[in-house]
Amino acid sequence: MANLSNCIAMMDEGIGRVGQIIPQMPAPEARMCRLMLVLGSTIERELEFKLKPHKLNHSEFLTLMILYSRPDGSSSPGELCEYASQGATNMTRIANTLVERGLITRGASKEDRRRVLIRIAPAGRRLVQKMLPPMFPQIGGMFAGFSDTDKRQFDRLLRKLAGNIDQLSERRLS
Amino acid sequence: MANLSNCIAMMDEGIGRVGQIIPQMPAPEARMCRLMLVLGSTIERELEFKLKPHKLNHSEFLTLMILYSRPDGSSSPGELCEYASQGATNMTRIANTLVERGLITRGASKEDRRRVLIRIAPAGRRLVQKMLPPMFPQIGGMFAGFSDTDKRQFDRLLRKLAGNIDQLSERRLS
DNA sequence: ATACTTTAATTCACTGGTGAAATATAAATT
DNA sequence: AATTTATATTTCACCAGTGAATTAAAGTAT
Repeated sequence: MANLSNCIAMMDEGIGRVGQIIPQMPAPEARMCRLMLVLGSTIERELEFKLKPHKLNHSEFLTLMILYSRPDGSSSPGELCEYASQGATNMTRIANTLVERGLITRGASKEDRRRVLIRIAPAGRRLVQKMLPPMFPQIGGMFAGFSDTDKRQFDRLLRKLAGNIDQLSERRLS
Repeated sequence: MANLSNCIAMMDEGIGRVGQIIPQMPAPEARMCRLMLVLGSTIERELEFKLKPHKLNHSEFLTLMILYSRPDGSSSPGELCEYASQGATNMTRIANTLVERGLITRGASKEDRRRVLIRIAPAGRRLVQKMLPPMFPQIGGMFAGFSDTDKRQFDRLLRKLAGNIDQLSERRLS
């Protein structure tokens, strides 16, 4: 697989040529959009690579982290779907595998018996606490050479982008 | 599915709480990292949504765009794998479907008969030219309210991030 | 020239994720 | 109270992507 920089160089050339054929294309925006896509999937691959030794995939890890970060360590499948951006179907399977491994528990809710109560198990907490620290160097390394201003700006612009995308998809639904 | 802003708000809370339990975590970097992941996959979903009416998925579209952007409109499966970040297995299937739809052609290379020459067909060019312009408003809308400086900064920081990630994964291999 | 190694593409079996339908419970309506 | 409607979860059938093995053609070494 080509490294990111080559891949991006080739993308720049490509967008350059397409922009010459179709001049009304917003080339700088298209470039940033592609950069987001390429970087996003690269970071995802990198993360999956770190998770593999623990036999977790991204969505299982994310689900576990959401539960871990909750004050009471619990949630419902529906809520987990929303925040892990997963379909209900997939969440069922994720919960199945995490229950099998003893990382979470799943039981019927008292108030609403349609609901299922998912809770992180002690083994789940231990696993999270064991696997997070070795990730910190990589996460730090990704932003090596970013000044404090760079970090503030980047965070700000990412959130601004998120706001715009929200508006676009809301408009699409209405 | 929750909208991006809610999803991000919940992520911020989560990282905040995890950061209190595990103080050595680089919280601001972790936040940016998660933002990249969430935004990347949201943009991907948005793109797939735009592609659906044309019965193309992201990797098929990307493959077609790479060919379209080439001066000679041609490439090899191996090269397409590199730049579309796909495994060879998957590229075979992508090429199969695009050939079936008459959007590309696939033939044996003269010089090296292990190689296969993939070339965009006239129907492929026409499709690209038809489907790109309707995407421009969305792409522009994503960066609404970005000043010229914002755009320059964002582009710069994304590329800096790409460089760092390249270094990290090269180090990992050596 | 012949055997060994490398490279390119494909096939096959499997995993991860998705949409539509099924099931079960709760809430609302008549 | 019975019926309809809405919500929550699961099951099933399918699509997309991956690793390992396979086939075929070059390149290299003896």
